[in-house]
Amino acid sequence: MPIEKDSPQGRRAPARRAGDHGRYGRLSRERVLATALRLVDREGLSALSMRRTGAELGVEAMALYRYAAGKDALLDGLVEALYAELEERLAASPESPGWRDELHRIAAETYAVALAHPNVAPLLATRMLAVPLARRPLAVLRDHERVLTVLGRAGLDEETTVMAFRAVTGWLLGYVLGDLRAMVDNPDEPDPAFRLGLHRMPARELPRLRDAAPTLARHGGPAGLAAGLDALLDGFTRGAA
Amino acid sequence: MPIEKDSPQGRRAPARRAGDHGRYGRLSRERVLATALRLVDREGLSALSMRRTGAELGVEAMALYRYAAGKDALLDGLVEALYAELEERLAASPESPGWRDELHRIAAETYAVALAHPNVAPLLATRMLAVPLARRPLAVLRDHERVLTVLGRAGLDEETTVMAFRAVTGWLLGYVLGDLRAMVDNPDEPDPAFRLGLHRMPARELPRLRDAAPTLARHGGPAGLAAGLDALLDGFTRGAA
DNA sequence: ACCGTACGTTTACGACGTATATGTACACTT
DNA sequence: AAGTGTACATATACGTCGTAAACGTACGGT
Repeated sequence: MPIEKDSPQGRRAPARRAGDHGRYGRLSRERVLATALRLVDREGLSALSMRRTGAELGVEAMALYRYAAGKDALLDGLVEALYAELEERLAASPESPGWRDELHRIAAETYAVALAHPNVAPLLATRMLAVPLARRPLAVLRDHERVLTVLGRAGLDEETTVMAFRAVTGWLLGYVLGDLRAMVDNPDEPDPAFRLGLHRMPARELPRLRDAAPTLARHGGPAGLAAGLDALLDGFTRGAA
Repeated sequence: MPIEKDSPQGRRAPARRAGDHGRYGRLSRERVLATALRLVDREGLSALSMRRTGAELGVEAMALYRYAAGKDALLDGLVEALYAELEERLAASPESPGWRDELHRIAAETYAVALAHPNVAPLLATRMLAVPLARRPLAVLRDHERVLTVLGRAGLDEETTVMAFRAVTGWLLGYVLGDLRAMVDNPDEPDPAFRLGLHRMPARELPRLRDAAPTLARHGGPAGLAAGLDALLDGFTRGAA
């Protein structure tokens, strides 16, 4: 905070005062969430604070409390924003006729959204799953509804459908989280062993891992996601059919 | 902090002073991690701070920095502790002869460890996966080595093995994170609809989810984990065999 | 008897989340 | 046109956090 603190003789040209609702227009939940999302995308989760988000908006931290009940709610809002983006994407391309293709479409778009906001993805594990089902943001519930509905087209009984639902969402989350961050230590090093930081690894005791590391360090990408998804779906539909 | 702050006339019976290495014996990395783990198990991740962990040990916060480079390192240490526990458990029961059974054993023990420390589990997503492969704690690398080795017994080629490795670990993580926390809103309410908080849900727009919610709110448990695992393994081995 | 070093404390700083109180401008009434 | 309620943002303050830097004390080796 500089010196011009709104001194009594004050009102230097653009010095905001109480009630002056910001020079950048009014706040809104959307503006707050979008700003927080940009901040996290740019500088990571640990850079997100009420104070910094407020500063980004040209506003004091306490002003945000009208649009998010607290920091936890702000984090939940980021999850919400991600699912809103997913819904947009899904609405942009046509629904596939086959249930299996449709699940692949959903998975691929989810992967794409997470890839676009890698710093936010961990919140899916820490925040979204920690909230009881019925309290999750509407966009999340609509996603669940969509997956359940598509799975219903496969003609499974209720019990198996729920199993498959859990399997698909669990797989999706696990894969996305694992695949998102490069497992690479130093991206600029040309020698693969050094690039992966393998010289730090007691390779003698971990021969299998040493051999697999280069392959492992490559992203599985959407292809790996789809392969696992197919494996899962095969497993559940064969048991039922 | 009470009044007795080591006043000059001081040395009331057990008043610790600089250099008095604590009344509870020396510190060690194991003691620090174990204390932090207990604290998190008892009061949750957000209760973990250097200061509180220190207090729990009868020591100032700064004393911990000799055993963990900072709070981040402390969190990583918790992951390490979890995998150490997993290794103990795996060593306690005999290895299965069949590769498939052995994978089930690993999965089940991993699930059990996570269940024993539900508050720590999110760290597997946020901390462990964020660290480049080669920098992960040794216990984690040994776990990866073990899974890769067991998968090798299935006779898959290198590419497929890595795929399957990713699938298994992803599935494990996703399932554990999703299944750990009850999806229940208010556990004491007898009416299922209220217990699940379904009255908060716009049920009209989410009919499929409303029907599935009771089943969904029940834990899948180890059985669900195993079912998905088998489905995955079937998918990968059939493609190769 | 001396000293280096391992171990823990003290002090301090800036950032954080948020409870509480306060101020201002605009939409309404009348 | 004057008055008023309320929506919106600020101001101030408190306790907690992570951690850098400097300091003290005890102990093993000489």
